[in-house]
Amino acid sequence: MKPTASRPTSRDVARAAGVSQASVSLVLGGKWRGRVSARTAETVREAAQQLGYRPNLAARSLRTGSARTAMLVVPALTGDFFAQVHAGAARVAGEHDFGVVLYPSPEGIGRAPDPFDSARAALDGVIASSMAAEALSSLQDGGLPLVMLDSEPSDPMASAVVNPDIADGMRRVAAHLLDLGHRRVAHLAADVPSWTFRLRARALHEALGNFPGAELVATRGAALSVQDGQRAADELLALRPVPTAVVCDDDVLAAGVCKAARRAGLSVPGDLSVTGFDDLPLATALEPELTTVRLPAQEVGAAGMRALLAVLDGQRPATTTLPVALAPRASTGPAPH
Amino acid sequence: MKPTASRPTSRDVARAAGVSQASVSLVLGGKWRGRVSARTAETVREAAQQLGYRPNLAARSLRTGSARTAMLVVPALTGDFFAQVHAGAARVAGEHDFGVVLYPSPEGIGRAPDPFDSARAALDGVIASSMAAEALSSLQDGGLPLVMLDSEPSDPMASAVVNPDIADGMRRVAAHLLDLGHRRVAHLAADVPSWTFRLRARALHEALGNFPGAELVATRGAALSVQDGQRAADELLALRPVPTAVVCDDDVLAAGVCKAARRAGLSVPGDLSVTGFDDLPLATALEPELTTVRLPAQEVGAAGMRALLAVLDGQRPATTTLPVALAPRASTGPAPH
DNA sequence: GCGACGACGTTATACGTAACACGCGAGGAG
DNA sequence: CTCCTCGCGTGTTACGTATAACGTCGTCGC
Repeated sequence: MKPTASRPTSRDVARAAGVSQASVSLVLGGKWRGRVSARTAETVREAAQQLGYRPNLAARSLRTGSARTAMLVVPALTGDFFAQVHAGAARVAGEHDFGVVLYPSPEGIGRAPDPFDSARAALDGVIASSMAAEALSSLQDGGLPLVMLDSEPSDPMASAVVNPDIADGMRRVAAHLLDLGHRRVAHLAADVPSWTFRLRARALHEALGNFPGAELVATRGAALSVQDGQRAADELLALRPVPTAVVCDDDVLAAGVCKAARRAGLSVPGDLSVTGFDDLPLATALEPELTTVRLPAQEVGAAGMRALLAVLDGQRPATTTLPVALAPRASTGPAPH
Repeated sequence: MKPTASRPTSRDVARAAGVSQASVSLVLGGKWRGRVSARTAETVREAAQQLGYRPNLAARSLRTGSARTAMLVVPALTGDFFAQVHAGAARVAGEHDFGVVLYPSPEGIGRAPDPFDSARAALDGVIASSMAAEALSSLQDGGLPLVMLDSEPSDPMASAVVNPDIADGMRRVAAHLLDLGHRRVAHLAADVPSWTFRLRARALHEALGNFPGAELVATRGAALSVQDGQRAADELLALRPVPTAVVCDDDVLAAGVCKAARRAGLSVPGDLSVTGFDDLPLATALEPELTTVRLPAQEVGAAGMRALLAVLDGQRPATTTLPVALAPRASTGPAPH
């Protein structure tokens, strides 16, 4: 048999139900109030069910100009965070008869011919997380609504912005460490040109600067890998006097710091407190478990999808900020001395 | 202005180039040899470039019945593995003017109305990794080609199968431990009803059974999380005499074993050797770094996409098996005594 | 010098759906 | 009795593309 078994069309359903194709479209589209009798509508639905009819999305999309599909652009598939974001977006989308396709941004894939090209025409909008602006430039002329996640609120490209309250998260980290008596703190920053990391750095600087006696003794940048984090941490731990705490932009970097500390003969949290960010599964796999900041990943995705639906509806949604929480665990303790 | 800035159609290009729409379609479709002069073809291409023309995929798909898009169904977005699989698939797809959309399987998302429904009509085929068969059942009547990854080779649903050589990986793990003198080995299995995990168990049993003096002293199952792995490991480490090595179906489970060992006062690898599987980023974040099996994730995705293209081309590709490698690290050492 | 053929284009059509613009009774108002 | 309205459906069209079927020249073989 042929691989493509031809599927029933709305015309087939119409024939089976003894009505016209137009009526089938009205009934199945849910807009039959006052146009088709309840009895007929029921007959149509039964016939459709019987035949296992599914509308041809290409045809619908061609006719309406809308694909009822959003694209979620993420910087990488790795880690649990964007899985959660996608889950949230997919949930809200499902509630509105919308689909979501996932697109890892180009740098994640090897060489990919402009990934938007292949899908742009079939899309209603894009939800993109903080990432290199270059990957988004090809969207500008597409005229597609764009919702940005975890990004500069006043971004001119974005139709809407949804942010977890990054600054507040970093302030909580700082307060937690200050409470424990830490005064000499180092910062291990993610060496990624993204708004969210710039904000993390600024919030930490401010929080420590506003506290009399506290000092940010050093900052190092590192790529988002355990190995790079470890290398940068080696430098931080070589400082004299050694900092009593290292604040990291990400859990992965914190894992690197823990390794470096152990190699340097420092115990965590006895000699050195370490904090992460994002609360990846990694955070509880390490020993000691990482003190970190939990972002509402599901809610970010869901709010992003809601914002996109609002934009498509002609509204102009305000920037949304979602609360975050500190997850205090075993990698932080009282400052030595 | 309206959110939907209307895009140029092939008719617009035709008008701009002073030819008919049909010629535009021929030229841009690359089938103009002997039908259109080189001069005219060039004119058309220039006009298209000028207007920034992109074909409407919905219309093309409606006309041809093919969407040039494959769907990759993965059990979860978490972890680095499926990111690699996707990257490989996307690379091969790009080389053939094909697109790939990613679909996390339903259990990953909350409650999602059959995810295939929303996309089925716009797809040419599906690539699915080992997962609950239930999620795939709705594909059966769709008549779509289905390529399975890391799954039962004789699966009747599958048009083709691509597997990393799981059994060989597990045999290498066993050989590595036997080389180090281990004889009393425990197995921490993933409590997931998937072919790949059944195969891992069987390969381990056989490898140990074939070696005189070696013994598989216990098996426990656990869900794929650090916490569950740790709980199951507690039971394994309570055995007397205690095993000298624990083989895990996954790196995440191995992380749980490491935590349990430390709490039980056992040093890794001094008192206990631990092995993982899959070589997730987690494996090198832990201390000691995990001995594990590296799967050719990129190649699995690429081979899957090639198989799908072959099926669409009318061929019947054979089952593909890809080689794996042992990554010996610090979590394994000579057996005590 | 005539038929045929090849190179170059065009006209016309179909894909499956959504929705506009009608038709057609029946019943109520004037 | 006539006209309007309203409930219930149907005929028809358009979306943008790919391609089969069909001209229309100029050229070449005989």
